[in-house]
Amino acid sequence: MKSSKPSVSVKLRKFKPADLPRVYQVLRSAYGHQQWWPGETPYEVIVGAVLTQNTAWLNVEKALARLKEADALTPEAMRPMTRAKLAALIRSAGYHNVKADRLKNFLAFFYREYKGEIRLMSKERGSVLRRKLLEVKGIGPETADSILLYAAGKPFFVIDAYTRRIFSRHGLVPNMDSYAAWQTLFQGAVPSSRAIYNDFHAQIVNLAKRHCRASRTLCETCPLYTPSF
DNA sequence: GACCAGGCACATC
DNA sequence: GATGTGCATGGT
Repeated sequence: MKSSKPSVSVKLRKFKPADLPRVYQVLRSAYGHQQWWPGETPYEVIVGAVLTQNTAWLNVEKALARLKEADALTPEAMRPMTRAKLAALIRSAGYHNVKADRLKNFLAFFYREYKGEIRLMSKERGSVLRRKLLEVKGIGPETADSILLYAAGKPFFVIDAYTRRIFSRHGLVPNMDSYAAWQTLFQGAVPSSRAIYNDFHAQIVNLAKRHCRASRTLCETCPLYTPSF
């Protein structure tokens, strides 16, 4: 039988939750600290978290660049903008009308609760901030956790499509399990640390982009495959 | 030209 | 509670 895909001669390693700290160490040794999230300010991180919903990061970067060019990448500048103007600037990230509304919804919340100041938002207890973020229309669990971890510095593990893809492939959890189930598993297995959750998630994204795109098979050199693991 | 990408809300059963 | 659908652009 003919196949265009390269054969994989190494064995796929199956992980248990207790392996996760070691998985992080292996990735960190292989690739170094990732210095994440790509964003110059916490507010840029928040905007990026909304714009990347079901969207390739490359297209998000274009939208962020346009916002920056327009000096609109601060809460003060973005808040008075019309929905139409904002949507036009973020067009390249896709779903621009939906995402313009979501950014507006976040801004309304951000000013109502925290006067538009990251410093005040970061003082909020993590569990309380998470509950409040999830009440904002357009902020779901992944976006909320990205904001919590990367903008507010709270130890919440971000479960994204890459995390599910890689670790379900490695037999950790069935891919269809809920977001909460995945997060409970990771947070139970990995010590609660803002710094570790930050870089572990970054390592997962890095790994996925190198090796685990749905349509690619480059797994021979992946550090999570035996015997390199 | 088809398929995919770091979700989410909403309708329906 | 589970499943399906709309939202939209740009790269491969």
